[in-house]
Amino acid sequence: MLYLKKYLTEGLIQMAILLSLCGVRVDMGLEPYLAPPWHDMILGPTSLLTQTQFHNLRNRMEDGQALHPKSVDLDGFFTTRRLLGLVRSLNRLQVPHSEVETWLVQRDTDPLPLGCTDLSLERAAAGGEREPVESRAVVLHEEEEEEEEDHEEGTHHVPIHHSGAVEEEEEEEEEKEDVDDDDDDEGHLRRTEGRGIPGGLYSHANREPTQNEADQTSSSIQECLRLLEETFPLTEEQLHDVEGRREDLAHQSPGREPLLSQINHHGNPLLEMELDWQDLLAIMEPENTEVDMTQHSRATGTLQGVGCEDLNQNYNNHGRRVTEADQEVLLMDAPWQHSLLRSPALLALTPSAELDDHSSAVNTRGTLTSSNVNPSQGLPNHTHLLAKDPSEDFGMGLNTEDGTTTFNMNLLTQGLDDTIGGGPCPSSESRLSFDATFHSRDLPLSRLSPSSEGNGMTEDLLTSPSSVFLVDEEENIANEDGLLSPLSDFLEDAAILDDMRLLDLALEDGFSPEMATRLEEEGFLDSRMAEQETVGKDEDSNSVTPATEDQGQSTIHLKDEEEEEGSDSGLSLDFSHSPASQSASEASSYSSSSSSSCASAVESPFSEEEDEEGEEDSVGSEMEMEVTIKQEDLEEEEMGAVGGGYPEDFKNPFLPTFGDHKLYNGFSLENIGHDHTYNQPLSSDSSPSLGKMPTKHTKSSSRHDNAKPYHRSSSRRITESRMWSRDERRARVGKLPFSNELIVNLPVEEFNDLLANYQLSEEQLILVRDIRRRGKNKIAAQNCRKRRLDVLLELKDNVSGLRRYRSRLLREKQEAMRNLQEMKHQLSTLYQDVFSTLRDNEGMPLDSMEHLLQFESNGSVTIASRQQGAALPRTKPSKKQRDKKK
DNA sequence: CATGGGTGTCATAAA
DNA sequence: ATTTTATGACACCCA
Repeated sequence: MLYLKKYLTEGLIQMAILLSLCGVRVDMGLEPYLAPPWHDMILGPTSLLTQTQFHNLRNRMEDGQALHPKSVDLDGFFTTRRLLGLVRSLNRLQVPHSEVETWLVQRDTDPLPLGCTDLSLERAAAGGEREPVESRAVVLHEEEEEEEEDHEEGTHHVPIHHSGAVEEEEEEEEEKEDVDDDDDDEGHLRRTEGRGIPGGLYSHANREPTQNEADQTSSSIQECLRLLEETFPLTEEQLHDVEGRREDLAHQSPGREPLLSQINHHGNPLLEMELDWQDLLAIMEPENTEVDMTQHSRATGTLQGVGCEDLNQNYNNHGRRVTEADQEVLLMDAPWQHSLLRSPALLALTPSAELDDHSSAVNTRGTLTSSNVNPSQGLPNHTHLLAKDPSEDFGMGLNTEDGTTTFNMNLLTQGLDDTIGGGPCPSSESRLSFDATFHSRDLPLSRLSPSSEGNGMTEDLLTSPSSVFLVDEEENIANEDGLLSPLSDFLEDAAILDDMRLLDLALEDGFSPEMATRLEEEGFLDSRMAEQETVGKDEDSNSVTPATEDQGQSTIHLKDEEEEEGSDSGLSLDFSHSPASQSASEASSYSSSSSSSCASAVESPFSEEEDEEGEEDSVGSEMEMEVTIKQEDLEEEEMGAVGGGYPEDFKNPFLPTFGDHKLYNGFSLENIGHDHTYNQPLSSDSSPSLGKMPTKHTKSSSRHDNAKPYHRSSSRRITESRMWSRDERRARVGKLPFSNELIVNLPVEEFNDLLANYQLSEEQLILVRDIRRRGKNKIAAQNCRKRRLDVLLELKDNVSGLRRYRSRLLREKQEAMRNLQEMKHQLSTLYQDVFSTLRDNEGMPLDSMEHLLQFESNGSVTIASRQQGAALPRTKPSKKQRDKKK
């Protein structure tokens, strides 16, 4: 309940902030909490806040409850979101991208866990939001000024389809991921439910959401048109022109999926898609690279570093998944990929149904001769590409740790060149092109990978990429981004990043061989293995993401921290079993801030660039703050690890005396396992026990284990200096036969056994229990403080992100107002022109100020008096019509 | 000496 | 009923 209160309070605060920020979405940071089934399952709570909650969630989830407990508290946020919709409606028709994302995720998630989603997902998410809006919005614009162009539409469309295809493919390939995906799907569903999104979306899987969105957009557009017409009645010609265009568009893509039909109103979808894609690449990639660069630069220790790490880790995981053979396959596929570059959108974006056609089209182009081209293979290959791209990148990054940045950069740049310039580089082309394609996806991939991981994260990821993408587009392309990239993107990104981090951390912290062995012995291996896999995937994906050296370093630090801290957070009940889970949980809590920062970082580069308001500085500062904090933690932990050997006295006494060495050994082992880095000194002692230990550990033990490592690592300094020294002193005074660590960290049962094995006086028992209580409370306090700090940082990030979003909205609003004014001006001009040709019954010119043109349903036009509103006998309807037609 | 941050501990509530 | 966890509050230490 406490957390709920906390969350609620925080949520209220955010709400207030959001409201103050012109009704931006509130759910941003909270969403991750809402329904992250999969995420929670594996990683643990996104935010540092709730281990307990997390457990609760798990329990409830296990119980089959779809909704996250917090969702109830978050109702207010949903309301806020609706308000957001209103804000969005100001400039553009809005399609709740959350729905789109959900839809996409569902399609994607089933098949694709991590990397597969790629840009397609990203763009799908972004495009999903935009497409419907823009497609119709375009009509409006055409009607009005034809200002906006369809780049985005095509791109978005493509991604959506692509995502679907990819998903299907991946489903075949990866079963495990499917499970995760399923979880993700559930999470999305839950989320959507929580958000109050019509259940039809997920219930009907793919298309309904888009249709709903399209409907919404269309309705909103129609409303806008109506308003415009009311204010400035349109001529029949204009109306016809608009409708005719719509119809034409609808007819042009007859065979397409409904979604496409809705989305794509423009001629050849493929061509458009390509064009759009390229345009997007042209627009996006440079910025992406910049973003990456910025991220990398910042990555040094900052939150970004953390987030990047997560991403990188995700990529790494993918890479791990993808075997070298797969990489080879990728290389083989390179030409095909290259073709992708030429028609990037096709492969990635084309819907599964159309994929074959597209692949054939690609083949026809002749760029591809390889067997990969086969339609049947096309999909799988594509999936490979998706899955493998990251792996490759990852592999590259891994192989050349230092070169990761450059490598990625090169890839990006080359990819851009290839995609844009179309100039292929024969040998390296495949990779480059692939990289380029991948790179174009990089942002999305990073996000996607998490998305694949599951739960709300996917949405966040999707949104985040979209947001980033949108941001770029926005800058480059005036309004197109529009409101679509909402605050939620930022927040979601943060949340996603957090999740990512958690996964990454878990993975990294993860599993040393010792850990694995232990787990196996203990029987936790299965769950952990699954986690590892997921984590590994995450890592791969992360690795795939362009990780600069700085990032790598930061990641390392983070890992260390995570390990150390992971032990702390490892306290988290359920997941504590597996070190990874622990690390993950901790990472989640710990990383939540960092992740948020990362998210902000990811966002920040774009958004910051977009948003001038100097928010960047603030963000950067925040990032740095986080980084520093993390570094400090690491240092502390390391310090503790190095210096913090527990007094051997305690251990030694215990070993001989204690009947079950298991406990001691296991304990030590566990500690070691968790804190690989800093515990080593201890590990040496405990190491021998490794083999012995495992049989007995239960969850509780694991918990304790988790707790211990952290406790040691973080607390060691402190411990030596104070706490332990204090309790140790007490223990010594009380002549306790075993170490404080055992007292504190042993599971209850083992602890009781330990006490039973020794004949302790009443005072000693009290002392032991006090020591245990204090030790646990100390750890709890540490975790609590960390959590609090993370939450604070996250909130800061959210604030900065919301500010950026607000500034963007204001800019968009201004632009929309300008456009509206321009339209009004044009309309008034048109009116003047029309009335200049009109004459009343007496042959006198009509005053446009006094009369209105009324468009009848039958197509006729009448002149009405503005004042009376009564339709005057139209003197020259035919003429008017002619004029209009002209 | 005052101040802020970090830490441990206690008390309490909740799970 | 017991144990564990989370958290606010307090005190202490240190820079």
